[in-house]
Amino acid sequence: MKEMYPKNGRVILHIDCNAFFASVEAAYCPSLRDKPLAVAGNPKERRGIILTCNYLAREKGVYTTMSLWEAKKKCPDLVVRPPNFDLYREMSAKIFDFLSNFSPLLEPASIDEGYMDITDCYEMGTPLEIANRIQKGLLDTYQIPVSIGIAPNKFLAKMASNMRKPLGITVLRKRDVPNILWPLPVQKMHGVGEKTARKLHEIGIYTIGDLAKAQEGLLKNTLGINGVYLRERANGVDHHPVDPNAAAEIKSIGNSTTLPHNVIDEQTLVETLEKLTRSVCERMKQKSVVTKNIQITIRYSDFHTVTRSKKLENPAIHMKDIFHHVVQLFKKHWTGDPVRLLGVTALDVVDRKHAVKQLDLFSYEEDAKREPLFQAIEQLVEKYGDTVIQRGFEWRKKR
DNA sequence: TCTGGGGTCCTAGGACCC
DNA sequence: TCTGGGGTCCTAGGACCC
Repeated sequence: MKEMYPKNGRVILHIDCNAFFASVEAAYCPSLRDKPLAVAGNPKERRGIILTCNYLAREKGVYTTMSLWEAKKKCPDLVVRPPNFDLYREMSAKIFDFLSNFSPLLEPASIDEGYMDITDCYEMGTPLEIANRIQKGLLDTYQIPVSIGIAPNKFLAKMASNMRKPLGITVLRKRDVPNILWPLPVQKMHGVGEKTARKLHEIGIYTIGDLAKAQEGLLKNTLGINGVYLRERANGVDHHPVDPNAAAEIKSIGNSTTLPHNVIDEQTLVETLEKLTRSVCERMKQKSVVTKNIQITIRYSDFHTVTRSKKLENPAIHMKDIFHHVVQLFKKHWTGDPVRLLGVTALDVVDRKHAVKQLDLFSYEEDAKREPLFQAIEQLVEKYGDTVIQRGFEWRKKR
């Protein structure tokens, strides 16, 4: 159906949960609500940094990434909870479920934030009314406070949600950009981190306004193509659509762990890799994906970190196949020096069905005829493992 | 008394092929 | 006594984000 009138722009919301992990803890344990609260790992296992903290703790000077002992010094009555990621993922799913009632154009950006395109939701009210309803609904139903940005694109919506926390709603129009964004230091911009900020400072760019007005060639020389994109955004321009499928297409699944002590014993390291691999495989099964590229991460005691990866001939999902590659990579590349952290990541993951189709064995059959074959293959793969089955098909193909 | 764990995207160099 | 150029794949690392 054709639009009745021309669209003069989009309406994008960015919804950002405030102090998410701490909010979830307090939602399940109301007595925590009026206490300074932080979520942090166990310092004895060298995981003692603040993952997040509520606003009472922030008032005392506690912030994310601060070490726990430092946080306790600033705020002696700080209540500390260990992280419970399963609980956070569960709450996150409920929140996105709730949000999907407002618009199908919903893109989760991380566990605690997402974008929503409500351009065509005018029947539900003005953008401000919709934002208010979302904010109140999430607070009443799940005790999760959120900040919301309302803007004509994703970048401005993200900048807007950041302006009032907690429980803020901020409208940022394109015409507000010179007054509101341009005076801000350039590192406040989403996409400009420490390194980029330093490079920008070197060419005399200190504010978002400086960036917006900078010469394109200069930015290209300093930051490559990314510099050009950043300048566009500094001018309030961002054409990226809200893509509901973006998060559904996972690219990698990994687990890593900092060891309680630096380890030099090979057997201990291999056992750790086995645990990590098992966890990655379980998550792959849950998501029904296979991997075509295995990566390990080794962080040495001096914090020097290396990654080593290997493309696979055949997509893999089974523990024994993947672990084999993990151990090979580790034995080939470990220097023998004490290790602080190990990681295992499945890169280039694709849907299992898709991977089976890639074998391209039945390219002359119709889809409907192929389906039972795919199912049969799935069952065989389940029983015997990917490599064996695929070798079998290659052999058959040759005949 | 140091510095977590989960991701995405981009770049650059070497191998290899034509 | 000279030694191309383009394209693709693989690998490693850097930057950024929450």
